[in-house]
Amino acid sequence: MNYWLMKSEPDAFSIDDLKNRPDRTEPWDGVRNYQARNFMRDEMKVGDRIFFYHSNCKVPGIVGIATVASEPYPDRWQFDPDSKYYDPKSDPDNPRWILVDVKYERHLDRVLSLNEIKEHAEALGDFALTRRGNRLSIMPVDDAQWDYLLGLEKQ
DNA sequence: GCCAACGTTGGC
DNA sequence: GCCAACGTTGGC
Repeated sequence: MNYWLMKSEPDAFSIDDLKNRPDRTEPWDGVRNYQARNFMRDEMKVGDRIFFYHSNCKVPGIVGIATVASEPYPDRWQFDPDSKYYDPKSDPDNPRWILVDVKYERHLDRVLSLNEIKEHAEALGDFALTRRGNRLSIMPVDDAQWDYLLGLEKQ
C-alpha cells in the first residue's frame, strides 16, 4: 500500500465537505499539474491512504485521513467549456486529465499544522511538503513518514 | 494583500 | 530549444 498527501483549500473543498458527500466519496477533480496527475494515473491504488491537507487557510496542516476509492478515470470537467477546468487541448479519445475518487476515513484527533510538521523536519527526512518552494498538490508519503506523523497525532 | 517559487506559454 | 512574460500556488 502507498501513502499520499493531498492538498485542498478548505474554502473550496474541506474535509468536512468530503465527509458530507454521498458515500463520503468525491472525485478529486481540478488537478491541472502533470506531476500530480501522474501520481493519480500511474501510482495510486484503491485502498491507498491519504493525508488530507488544508492549504491556503488560517492554520495550514493535515486534518484527516482519506482513502483512494476508485481506479483512475478522466476528469469530466476538462471537456466542459463552461468549467474553469475546461481544457480545449484535451483529446476525448486520449484525455489529458485523470483523477481518482477519494473517500473520507476520519478526522485526526487534532490538526498537525505545517508549523509543527516543520519542527520535525529532521525526523521526517526528505519530505515534499517541507521542501523549499514546494507547490505540489499531491505528493507521496513514505511508510516511516506516515507512521511518524500519525504518532504526532497522539502527542 | 504581498510576494517567492515555479510551471506554462508562445515568440523567435 | 531558449527564455521572457505571465499565471498560479500557497505561506505569511
